[in-house]
Amino acid sequence: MKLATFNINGVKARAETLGRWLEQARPDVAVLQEIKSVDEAFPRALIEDRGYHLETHGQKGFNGVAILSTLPLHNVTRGLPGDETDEQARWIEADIGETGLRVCGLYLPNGNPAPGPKYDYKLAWMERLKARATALLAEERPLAFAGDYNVIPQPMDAARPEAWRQDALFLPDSRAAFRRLEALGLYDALRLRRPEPGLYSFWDYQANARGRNDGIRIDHWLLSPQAADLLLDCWIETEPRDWDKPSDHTPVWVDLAA
DNA sequence: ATGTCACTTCATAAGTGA
Repeated sequence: MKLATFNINGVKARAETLGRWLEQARPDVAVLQEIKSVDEAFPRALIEDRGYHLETHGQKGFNGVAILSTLPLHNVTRGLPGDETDEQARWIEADIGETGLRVCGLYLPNGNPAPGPKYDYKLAWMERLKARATALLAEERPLAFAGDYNVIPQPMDAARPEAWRQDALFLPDSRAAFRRLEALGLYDALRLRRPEPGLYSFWDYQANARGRNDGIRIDHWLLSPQAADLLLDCWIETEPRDWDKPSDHTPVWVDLAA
């Protein structure tokens, strides 16, 4: 079963790209971030006409996540627990058919500028993510936490790490919080299969970053031990970043024996 | 420092967020 995470940077602006990608790549499951749409305005037919079940969690203008699957989606949860006052749409969970796998789709706060209230929100959100992961891990089942983490885990995950030293995506506190997720027993799926440097999932629209391969790896799959045992492969699909009207991110895939 | 893109608004240019 092949699953992808894709920050599409606007589901309405990306309709043609997304339709093409679904037809060519045919993921069994995909989590989307930055849909930038309320649920009522989501182009559902774009997904459903291609044979997918769809659950969305959007808001007006920015943020917003979704999950689509060829198998039915059960027990859907919207919003990251831990703060009832948080109105930002960044989290959705669902069980995938009868596979036993639960997928959590996330769009972690960017956090810039740092320091400041946006960075405080990022770190608090990561603490809530850790709490949610801890609760789910107690179930000792296959879990996949996938999405745009807005964290560069290691210097090798950036073409120019020195350019990110002061950025919320690479500050020590951000990386430490990511490391604490791994310390719970979660596995960075890409690094289980691809140890080499130079693997990126995001290239800025500006300054020809894609052409210069000035990228960073910020879209990740974190797997519970039970899911890591099912991992066949993990890779980054770079081609969609070079299509017309691309997102600034590109899909990251896992293949699970589920 | 700049660049680029999507989306929003007491809209048609300027802001926010990334």
